[in-house]
Amino acid sequence: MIRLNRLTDYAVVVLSQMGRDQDRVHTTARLAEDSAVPLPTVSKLMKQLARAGLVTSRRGAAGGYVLSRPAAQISVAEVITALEGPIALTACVDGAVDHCDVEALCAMRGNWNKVNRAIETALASVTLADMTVSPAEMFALPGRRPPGGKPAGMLS
Amino acid sequence: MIRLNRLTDYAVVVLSQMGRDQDRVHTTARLAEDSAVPLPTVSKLMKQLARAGLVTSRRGAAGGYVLSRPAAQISVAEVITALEGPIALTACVDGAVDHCDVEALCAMRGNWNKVNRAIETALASVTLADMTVSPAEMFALPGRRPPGGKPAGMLS
DNA sequence: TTAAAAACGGACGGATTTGGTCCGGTTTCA
DNA sequence: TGAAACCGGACCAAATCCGTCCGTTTTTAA
Repeated sequence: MIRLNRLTDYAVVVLSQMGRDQDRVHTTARLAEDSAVPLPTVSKLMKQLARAGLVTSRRGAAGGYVLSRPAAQISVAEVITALEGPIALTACVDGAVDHCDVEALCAMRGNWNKVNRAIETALASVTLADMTVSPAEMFALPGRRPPGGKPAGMLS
Repeated sequence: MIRLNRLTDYAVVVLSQMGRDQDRVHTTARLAEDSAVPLPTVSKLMKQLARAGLVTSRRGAAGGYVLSRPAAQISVAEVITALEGPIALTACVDGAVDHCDVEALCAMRGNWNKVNRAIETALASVTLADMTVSPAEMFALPGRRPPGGKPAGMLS
């Protein structure tokens, strides 16, 4: 099972939620409540997404976050990249984020890159709008999560 | 960065290595030495791959492992599946391995499945033979890893 | 002008996962 | 019969994850 960060999972959920009300300013408090993701976590999430330019922050009272672009123009690939760095199936972990300093020893890498590009293409073709579902479908009990339920999303 | 298990990384390296000598019986000791992956780890790896049927074990003296099929007929997708379970970009973590028991709340899942299938297709089209490189390309110093070097493979 | 609302940034720490080790057992060959 | 090799599972240290908790800054509205 190729794991996605849980944070990334949340991000897709929360962003999709924002996409249902494209132009409104959403506070983290509201987003947290609606998605059942803990507030400080949503906050941390949004900060990262803002830095990546996927959402725009508006500070001060009556502030919050707005999608920088329509949901239909934000791909899942972008969300993943924003939170986890470049999309790549890799186990390269020690330093060397974008460049392998023993690349000569690492001839397999070129082959992986081919695979990675294929995966990126697949992810780039799915937008947040594609992932959006109506609230009625999302939640059995509108406005109230089932007691003891886990945060919404793709979590089982 | 979508992480692959490091074990899976090793597996691709080791299996590719076996592919260069398709019919020989490879001992874990030899594979470990050639790949610079610690022996007990190679051992653990091979056990899992054997269970999945990708390699066949031969016990007893002069035993070892053999590829069950030619390298050109083993896809990277199969290796991943053998070690990490079904290929899926997912954060579903709590129990519920193959079936989400709150699937009704989890409407997004269907959309993810579409993505997952695309990724699986990409991975299924790359075989171990595609990943194989000649030993000369793999190692600058044949038979000897650079001192302090990390295990070979795609590790940086 | 002041108070409240909201984002910002970063440090911290507990729980989980990972991956590496070890060891006694079993099978096969010479 | 002994050595070589796989088998299987318990175990533990290290790394990672993710959620929390500060104090700070910015903006709006009373």
